[in-house]
Amino acid sequence: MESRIDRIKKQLHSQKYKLTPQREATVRVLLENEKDHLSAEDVYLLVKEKAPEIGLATVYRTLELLTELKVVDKINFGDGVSRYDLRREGAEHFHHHLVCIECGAVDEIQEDLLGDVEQVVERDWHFIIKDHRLTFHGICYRCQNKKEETKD
Amino acid sequence: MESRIDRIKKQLHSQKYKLTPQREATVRVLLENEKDHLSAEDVYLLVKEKAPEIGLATVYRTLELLTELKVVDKINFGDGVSRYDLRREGAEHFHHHLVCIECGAVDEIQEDLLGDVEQVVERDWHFIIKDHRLTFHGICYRCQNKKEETKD
DNA sequence: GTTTATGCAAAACATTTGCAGCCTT
DNA sequence: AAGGCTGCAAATGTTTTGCATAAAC
Repeated sequence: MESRIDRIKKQLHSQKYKLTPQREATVRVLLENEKDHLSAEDVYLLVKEKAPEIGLATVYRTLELLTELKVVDKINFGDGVSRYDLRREGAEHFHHHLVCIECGAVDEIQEDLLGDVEQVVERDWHFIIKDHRLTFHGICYRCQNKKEETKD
Repeated sequence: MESRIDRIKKQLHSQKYKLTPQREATVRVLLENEKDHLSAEDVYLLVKEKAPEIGLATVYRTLELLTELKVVDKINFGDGVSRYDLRREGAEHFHHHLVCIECGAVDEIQEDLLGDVEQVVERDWHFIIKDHRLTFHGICYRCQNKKEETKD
């Protein structure tokens, strides 16, 4: 049975890139932390646990490569760092994010909420959409509950 | 009659901030380039034409202040710089952007496209939305026409 | 006069690049 | 031997900070 790593390996090979041990370690970290939104530094520190000799520049180069191959998406929530988010396999569109302004948590919405909106934009603005970024900033349900508790 | 600057001045005063000449020059540059998406450096160079003695740090501090007051929105299109975009007065929500991947042009959509989507998110994800960021990446109508011309 | 804001230079970060050495073929 | 890939260190580019001075209240 073919694993996710195998498929990424094939994707690399099809573009004449190799899945080196460093690249594999980096991809594994991303797979193991699929729910998180790691910065390059975060990835570096986690990869170092498996492959202590790796350099930060290699992690940057790998993340750039994976972005190019659309294995990951590079996102930016407005703090000074880029974050790297694994794309769902076969996902037509990049998923959306809910960023909590109280606690900083980032949740994901996998559903495609923009189907109708994109039709309107393509028709009314004559813009051919290739990708999108949608992030909501607000208060997550956990922080709403925290407030309920302290209210009385 | 009250001008836009006057209203921003009042907003500053209400939070115990002053509208210094440097801040005023910065705000004027933003007003005069409302359609653009200027980086801090861009703003700095334009402000220098009016107030040559201003320092880059002051521009950064002013832009930070205006972001805090929600006079401008700090946005990031994925190149390494933050851009500052004047909020429409009285606009309930931040407007949306169309970024062309061919020529880099950034167009704005003032219409609120997300009304329905936000209702769904608030209901189904129990998330209280305070703000949003929506950017489409694709090909603008100008670049589509350029291609038409070269086609034959 | 005390606070607030400024300009400058230095510092802090995130990211990129140059390059010599290392694998893999 | 040639190519791609790596690690390190240096360079780059953006944004922030410290501090002494200047302006505003």
